Amino acid sequence: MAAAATIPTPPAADWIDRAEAALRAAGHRSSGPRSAVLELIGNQECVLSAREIADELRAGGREVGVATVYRTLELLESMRLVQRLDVGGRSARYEPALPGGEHHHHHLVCDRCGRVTPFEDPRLERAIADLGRRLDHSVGGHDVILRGLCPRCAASA
Amino acid sequence: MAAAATIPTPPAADWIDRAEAALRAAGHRSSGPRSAVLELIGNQECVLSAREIADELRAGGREVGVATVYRTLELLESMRLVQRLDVGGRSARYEPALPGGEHHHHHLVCDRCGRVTPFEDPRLERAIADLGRRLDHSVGGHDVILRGLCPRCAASA
DNA sequence: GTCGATGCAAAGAATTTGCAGGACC
DNA sequence: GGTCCTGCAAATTCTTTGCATCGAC
Repeated sequence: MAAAATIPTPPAADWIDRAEAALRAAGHRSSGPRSAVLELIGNQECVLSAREIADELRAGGREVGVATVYRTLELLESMRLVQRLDVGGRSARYEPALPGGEHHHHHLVCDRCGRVTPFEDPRLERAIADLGRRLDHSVGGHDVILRGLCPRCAASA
Repeated sequence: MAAAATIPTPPAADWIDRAEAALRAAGHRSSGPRSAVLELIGNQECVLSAREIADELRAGGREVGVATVYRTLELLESMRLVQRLDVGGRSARYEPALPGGEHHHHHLVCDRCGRVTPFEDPRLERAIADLGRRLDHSVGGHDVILRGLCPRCAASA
């Protein structure tokens, strides 16, 4: 069943190409460090913090300054190419996003191990869309975070 | 109409009493600074950050060290007497919560002015409850954040 | 050649922690 | 009187910013 299923599928594999194209179209230049960040973000499945991105790049031999990581994330977020997510830790997390809302999803956060798992549910989306129409507040986007125990932690609890 | 309405009602006025009682029952002591924090949290309508709490207390002539504010919030959160909320700013916000889930609600965040407005919607709650049952992940709580423009900012945009 | 992008290091902001003294029970 | 609580200040962590340099177009 598709409804309410957790999503094993990684983000669109062409996110990287689309992001690079969007950046170029907006007049931004291409560069080694920026491409490295884009590739890392596009190829990973779960949300990453700026620190994790910098660490993974260094581990992969493509060290990029933290300032550049932050500036790249800020740029990508302003172009809605990444979605920022605050799940409660000390740092913000980012994940690839597509402007049209494709692959839109939400997150399950494990209170025990911190693992973040994406899921999607059409009914929830419908409820939120309807709700938005009834509120005296224009709604442009939304985040839903469910907290609990992931299967692994629930088993060992 | 009650559904999907923003909530003008302040949190239960007896939250303060309940919180003080819960703390005492758990073996914690009462003190001036702690009571000042409890009173401020219980009497305000919107979510507050640790910094805002410290500032308001100082303005009210009841200065409390920031460390104490943080320690009190940590304690209250661990006892589920306050709910922590990350709306995207640099700091976490807190609001009174009742263990039984009474006055449970969610938030609208204005992308322009940052104003946070609570709302509640039974249908959304139902969709989330059903969803929780279908997921391979135990769900203990949830946050929903809708982003957009508040009426005031929408009017002046 | 121009102007955007990068890296380093310093600045800032939020939160945590060590410690000595004071208050509650 | 013991133990919890508090405040201060130092330490940490996350993020932003100034500035000189480098590189893409």
